[in-house]
Parts: sequence; structure tokens; C-alpha cells
Amino acid sequence: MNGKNPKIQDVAAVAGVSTATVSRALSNPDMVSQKTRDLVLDAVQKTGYRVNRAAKSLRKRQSDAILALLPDLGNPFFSQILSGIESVFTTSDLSLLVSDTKGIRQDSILDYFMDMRADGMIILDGAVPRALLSQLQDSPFGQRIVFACEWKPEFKFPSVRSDNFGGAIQAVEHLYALGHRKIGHISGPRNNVLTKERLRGVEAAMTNLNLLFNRDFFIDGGAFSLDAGAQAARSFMEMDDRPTAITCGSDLIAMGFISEITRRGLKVPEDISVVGFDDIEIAGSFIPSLTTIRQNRTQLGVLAASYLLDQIAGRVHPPAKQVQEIDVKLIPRQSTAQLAHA
Amino acid sequence: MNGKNPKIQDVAAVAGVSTATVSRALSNPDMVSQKTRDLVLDAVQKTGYRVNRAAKSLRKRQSDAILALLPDLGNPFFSQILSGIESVFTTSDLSLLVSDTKGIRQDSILDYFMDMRADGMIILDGAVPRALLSQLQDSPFGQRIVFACEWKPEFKFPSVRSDNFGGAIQAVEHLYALGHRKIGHISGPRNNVLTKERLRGVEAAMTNLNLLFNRDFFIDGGAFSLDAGAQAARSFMEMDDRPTAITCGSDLIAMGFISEITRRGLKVPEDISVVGFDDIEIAGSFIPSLTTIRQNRTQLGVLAASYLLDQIAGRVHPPAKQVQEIDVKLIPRQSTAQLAHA
DNA sequence: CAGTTTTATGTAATCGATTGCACAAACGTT
DNA sequence: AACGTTTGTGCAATCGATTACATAAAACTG
Repeated sequence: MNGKNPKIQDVAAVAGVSTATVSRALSNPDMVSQKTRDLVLDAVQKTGYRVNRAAKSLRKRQSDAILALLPDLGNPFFSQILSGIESVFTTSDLSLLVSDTKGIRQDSILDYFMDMRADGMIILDGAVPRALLSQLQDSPFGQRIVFACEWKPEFKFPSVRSDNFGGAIQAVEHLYALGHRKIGHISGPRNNVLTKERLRGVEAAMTNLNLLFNRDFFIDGGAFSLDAGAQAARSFMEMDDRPTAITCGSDLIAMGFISEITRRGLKVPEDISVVGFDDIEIAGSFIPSLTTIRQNRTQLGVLAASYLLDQIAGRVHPPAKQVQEIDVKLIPRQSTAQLAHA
Repeated sequence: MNGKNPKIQDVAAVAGVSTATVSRALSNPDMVSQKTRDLVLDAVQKTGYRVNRAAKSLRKRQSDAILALLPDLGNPFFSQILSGIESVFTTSDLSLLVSDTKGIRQDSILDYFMDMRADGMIILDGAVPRALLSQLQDSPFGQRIVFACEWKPEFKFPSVRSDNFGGAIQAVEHLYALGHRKIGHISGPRNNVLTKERLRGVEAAMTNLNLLFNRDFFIDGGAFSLDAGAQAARSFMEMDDRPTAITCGSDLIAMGFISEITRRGLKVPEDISVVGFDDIEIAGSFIPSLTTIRQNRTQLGVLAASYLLDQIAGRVHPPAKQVQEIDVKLIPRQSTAQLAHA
């Protein structure tokens, strides 16, 4: 109050107890008697005391902060996940740090642990270099990492993700049910796990349905972006024999694709049905509104954050829950339609 | 290396100097001789030393972290700004904390300063309660706050923002140049500064151009969302006399609006021209692609972050630069067209 | 060359909380 | 009543860096 920030000493003085007691009253309430607890809480009120996080961190050797590592902060796809993460940490009095893997030296990620800036990490970037992950895995911090959304198959970090494989299957089955037999796919970034899983799902579904498996119907988008979709549209236009329906690695790809082929005179869904993946906010308002696979991104963030919290607190999960897959669901809209009779 | 994290003592031992010297060699390199500096840097290499942030913070009474306060982390609009902010802080070795104003008790914002979690704050939410801001302004932390994007006119915190007023004028002038005379507007959330500025711009432009100023052409959207736009579309459809062109408080409004009126049989731009605001990524791929006012969100983040850094370092800006307005620019696309002759 | 200033380094106090240990009071048990 | 537990509190060391102050060595000055 009077000039400086009050410290624990001041509270102790006001309450007429020792600093040890104040500390205990605040962080282990039932180590002190009811009477002193009230006394201390009262003194805290009076002084406006707030515990100094730096001092606390120093002594307890923990920072009460978690780092979320994103491949690209500017990518709106992640904001919703981040929101889920944040909601969990805020209620646990933890701070959420964010960083972008672009723009930082990769080895500086370990530094967050080394210099006590973060107690744990949620990695949303499947492209973190192997070398770093090995290093992390072998370090004492290995238990304080959770992957969310993307992951690295060759590492055993816990991971929370959507059922990408199943989602792709749903997309294909939906098109099949609408009568489509010539089904294509535009994939995301090469070497990305999501790309691979979704591709695997598409292939599995097609095999299951005894569909013609035409390599030419698969376009390598190279990214999850609008541009990738537009680019793919150009390849698409040049095909001699075109699929009547196409599944995409992401909503952005789907929209970029639709936008470009529309510009070139094709109509969705009349000429071709298109399914996206993600169900980003705009999907329902796109014209035509986009049939897509909905991922619950908030839940993904919440689960990852809760898991990490457990992990740090030493509450172990059964190995079976090491990988949590969240159900996805097809949302039928106007970008897909019954195949017109030839 | 050997088990525990090395501390400054270890480095001192290896280098054969005192801890004071190590500290100086690292944070004030030119306080020590070239020779010792090399010695220390070498020892740091050998030991793998990283300064413990908690200890440093405690002693220096600063956290080396900045808080970004968003109205809604889940809203993709902000991710790009955040990205700009992050890029600045990362290169300055500062950590970026993020928090959502929803879900936290408003008075706990002051706590970030009180308990030394953050050295400064970038507020992206114009709806932070007055009471809290007064409190902040009067506190010693008042100089460590910058508003970005949104702001509170009645407070004198520095602010970085887009030229919302000018943007709205450009939108109207663009429509005017295309022959439109009956121009409407769908506004964003009530009581929001951006809403007010953009509305003011629209009115100013119309007055300037001697346009018919019809209250009925102004629809209160109530939010910057897709839904608000769809809602507005329903009001629009019920009008007896409709404007031939409409400017929107945001791209999302514009898209929601277009989506809904398209569903109801109108055509954009044939029946009505629509201008958005923001130029979010999808705007160019929307169908029709959206004519809109581009805000440079990354730059906004970068400027706000740099300003705050200066502010904290005690580098004062001339009062004239207290408010920085970033130019915006109209991007003509396909959602606006020459007015068809009646 | 004696005296003064500058430069480089070390010693030890300090930041503010937490916690191991010691101890006194209160409670139980026979 | 005597002794063993349990409970509640205080003392003081501790976490790891920074920095005021002291001091020795080097550089300058006339």
C-alpha cells in the first residue's frame, strides 16, 4: 500500500505471526489453525499482498508457466486450440507463454526449461527437429511435454489429436453414399502427419468400398493453405478424366480450390462435390457452404492442457491414454451433392 | 552438465573468476576486460550454463515478460497481430504471455504487475472496464501499457491502431466512384470504438459527397461476426427501399451478409455491392472475392510491441506519437461493381 | 615520480518466498 | 500423573542471480 508492494513480511507483521506461517496459511491452508488462517487472510486483505512470483519460482524451482509452441502464430487455425489451452491454465493459476517455431533458434526451445521459464510445453508443431526432441526426451523435462493436434510418430510423447484417419473415411463414405465413384484427394504439406493420416484414411475407405483407385486423382497440395487449393485447382482443370468428387486435406484447401474452379467456370456442387477438413468458422458461410469434417479444436486444447497438468503433477495416465484421439464428425452442407446421372 | 543445472557459481569456478564477473561478462560485456570475457564465455559453453530467470527476476525486479490481453483468443482476427507482437519480443529475449479477458476476473489483470509476472501489457480489448484502467493509470505501472487495435478514448494510454475513419471513407468513395448513391452500412458491436470510428467515416464521406443520408440504410449488426452479417441480411431483405451498395464493419459481417442474401436469391455484386473491412486471409478466396479495406495486422502488432519496449526502457516518444495510426488501403475485388443502369 | 583518475575485479548483501528442523502446547492413553 | 503423539508455529537457511561498495592494478598528469 504505502509506496512499495507489500511483501510477506508485512503481512506477517500485520497478522502478528511469522512469515513461515503466512506462507503456509496461503499455500497449505490446513497446516495452520483456523484462527491464524483467518488472521492471515485478513492481513492479506488489509495489505493488498500478492505473492511475488519470481521469489516463489526461485525457491520452489518451478515457474508456473507453460509454453505453447506453434508452427505459425499467424495461422488462425490454432487460435481456437490456444483458447482451449488458455482456459485450463487460467483456472489453475498458470501463465501461458506462446512462441512460434519460426523465428526462434530451435535449440532455444530447451532453454525454456533450462532457465526455468516454463514448467511444461504443449507442442502444436509436428515439424520440430528430431535432434531436439531426442534431447528433450532424454532430459528430465521429457515428462513435461505433450503434443497436440500434430505429433511425431517416432517419439513417445503423449499426444492429443483428432481422429484424422476416421475423418477421411467419413468424407469418402459420404461421397460414396451420394453416388460418387471417382473420388480424388488434395493433400496437405508433404511429410506432415496429418496429411499422411488423412491420406491413409482416404485410401483405406476407397479400398473398402472397392473403388477405382486412380493415382491421377490425387493431387499433392503441398500445404494446408488457400493457395495450395488454388494451385491444385489448376492441376485439376488440366486433367483429361476428372473425379466427380474430391476430399481435401483442409478447409482452406477446399475453399481455395472451389474459389479457383468457380472462377474457371465450374460449379460446386453441380460439376464436382468437395469436402473439406477442420470446419473452420467460415466454412458454414462460404458459398457454397462447405461440407467438412469437424474437429473440436477447443476440446483438443483443453485435453492437451489437462493432460500436461496431470503429467507435471505426477498423476500418471495409463499407457492406453498416452494417445487420445478425439472423434470428428462430418457436417453435410452444400458443397456436396448427389451425383448427377451422366 | 553433471546432473543438476549449472549455476553461475559453476561458471565462475570453471572460468576462475567471481560470480560478479560472470554476471557482468554476460549482461554488461564491456564492463570486463576482453580476456575475462572470453574466459567466461568459454566457461559458459563448457558448462552449458543458462541464467535462471526466476533468480534474475527476483533480483532485478522485472520479469522479462509481456502480457497480451485479448478479448477472445479464439478469434482468428487477432492471431496475426499476436504474431507481429511475438516476433518483436522473441528477438528481445522477452516472453509473451497471453490471456483472454473473458474467463479472468478483471481485477486479476492488475495482479500480473503486482506479483511480477509481467513488465508490461498490450491491451487488444477495448472493453476493459473503466475502473480497472483508472487504477492502472494511477499505478506505477501506468507507463507500461499500450493499446493495440482497439482503445479507450477517455484514457491517455498510448495506442497503435488502423486508420478506421479513413478506411471507411475509402470504402464509401470507392462505391461512389462505381456510381452508387444509395449506400448503407452494417455496423459492428455497439459501443465499440472501431464501430464508432468506421461509422463516423461512413457518415463523413457521405456528407462530403452530398449523398442522401438515409438512417434506414444503417443496420446495427451488434457484432463483428458472420452471424451478425447473416442477421443483418435478414433485416436487409425486409427493406422496402434497399441501398445498392453496403459497407460492413468487418469482413466477417460482409461474408455472413453475402452468404445469407445469396441464399435468398440476390446476387453480389449484380444486385448489390458489398465492401468489407480487415482483409482477412479468406477474403480473396471468398466467392465473390471480397472488396475490402486492408489492415496491416502484423505491422500493428510489431509497432505496438516496439512502442511498449521503448516505453519500458524509458525511451520516451514525443506526445505526437502517442497515437499511431496505420494507413489502410482499399483492395478492389469482385464483390463490388459498377452500378447497373436502372 | 608522486599523486590522481580510471579500469577491472572480488566480497558480501540483497531480492522475497518456502521449508527443514526444533520446540512448545494440546491432546490421548494407560 | 506420566509419557507418547499430534498439531501449530517460529527460526533461519536456502533458491541463484545482481550490484553497492571496496580495493588493487593500471593509466594518466604535470
